[in-house]
Amino acid sequence: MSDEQVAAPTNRRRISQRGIATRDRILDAANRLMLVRGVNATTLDDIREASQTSKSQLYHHFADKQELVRALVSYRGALVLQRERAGLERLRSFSGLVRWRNALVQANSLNNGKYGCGLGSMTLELSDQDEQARSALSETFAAWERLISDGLHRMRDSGLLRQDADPEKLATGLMAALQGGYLLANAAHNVAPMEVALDMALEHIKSFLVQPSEEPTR
Amino acid sequence: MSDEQVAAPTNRRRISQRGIATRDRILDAANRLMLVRGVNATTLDDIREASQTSKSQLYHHFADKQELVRALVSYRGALVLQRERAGLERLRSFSGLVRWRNALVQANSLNNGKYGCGLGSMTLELSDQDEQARSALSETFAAWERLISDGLHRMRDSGLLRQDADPEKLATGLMAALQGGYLLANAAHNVAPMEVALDMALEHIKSFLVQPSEEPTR
DNA sequence: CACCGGATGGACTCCAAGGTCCCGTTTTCC
DNA sequence: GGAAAACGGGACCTTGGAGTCCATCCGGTG
Repeated sequence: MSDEQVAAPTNRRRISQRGIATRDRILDAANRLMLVRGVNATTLDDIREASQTSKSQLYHHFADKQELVRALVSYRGALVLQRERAGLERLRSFSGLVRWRNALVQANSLNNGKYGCGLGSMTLELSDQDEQARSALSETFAAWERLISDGLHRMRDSGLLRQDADPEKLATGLMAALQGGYLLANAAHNVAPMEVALDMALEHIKSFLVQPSEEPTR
Repeated sequence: MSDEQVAAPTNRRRISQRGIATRDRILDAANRLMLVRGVNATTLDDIREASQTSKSQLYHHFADKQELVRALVSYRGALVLQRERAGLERLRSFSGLVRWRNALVQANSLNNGKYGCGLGSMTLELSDQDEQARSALSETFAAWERLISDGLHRMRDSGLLRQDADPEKLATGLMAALQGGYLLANAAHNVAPMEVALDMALEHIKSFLVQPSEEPTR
């Protein structure tokens, strides 16, 4: 969860550069394939072929498929948080949120809403099947929401947001709108619902902005 | 999609009462099992056992697993729409929306947010794997949103909602909040995020209510 | 009441996919 | 530079689960 490296190897024995590269190729292939086909519908042979490795490599680096999936959960979590950190850690204004929204929408519109969020798509498939994966995903969502709520806290501290705004709840609402938007966009193969959902959440946050016309006494 | 009966049999030959009962038992078992384990992780043997039928029954009523899944999509769609129609077709006030929200939250809190929405959980698993299932799910979501937007239209026509409220967009936003809320609640095994998400959407709708203090000239 | 087609049970086949193993190659460390 | 261990290829094993088949049962109809 909290590793700096994107792909954290199970460090129980020495590992060479080549080994790390192979492990990353496997994870990368699993990442791509499982995003479009789903976890259960992707076979190890698919991954072996796409990653240009062999069966023994898979089992050299991962005990079994479940462990590979768990590693993928960390891998994706790290990727998403890294990307989101870049977009959110300097968030200080409402227009920053709008830019963030636009980037997500644009990325998802490239494939007409298909595939959805890498984390959300795993969640429904894994959460009732692998408790460990579920809790890791849950923590990743929490960390993601924290990136948002931290930004909102900064906005509140600087007087942009009213004092009665609750950054945590706003962040949860925004995340739910994002994930629900991904899901509806995926079902419709069209980004429009995702835009509507995000705009609703942003509008809601906007309603907590201190109006320039208000508080003129300060 | 638009059948009145919950379980619409493939009417290519005559079918007895007993046959219908068996088909329903199969669909009902598939419904329950696939909700908790997911579609791909549920085997036909699981369904056979849970429905107290035999292999020949499954293949007597459904050509293969894919067709069973597609039938399940219709089955669930009909169930959800039937349930939602009961709760939404007389929607005329904001407090009606709150009651609707409370019913959903309470139902989901019974299992601590697990399993999520029957439609949403299938969507991410099937939409990139079975185009026919995807479009059926998409239509079901659209019909569900229409139940909401129809209610909002009634509220707008009766002067409760401002004229600049867009019932379709509000309904989409509410649905996204609901689905995203289900997803986060499922990940967290806790209904709280779902409540926050729904409250955000309701708050947003509330902001379009005609204020009693406003429009006093009418 | 005899017949026929749908309904049913359950053994069986077959294959895809997870997992094992062996042996050769490369890297690392002393 | 040599031993030990990581890395790698791919044939092979095993099993779970989808799908088939056939004998039997039942129930409606002439």
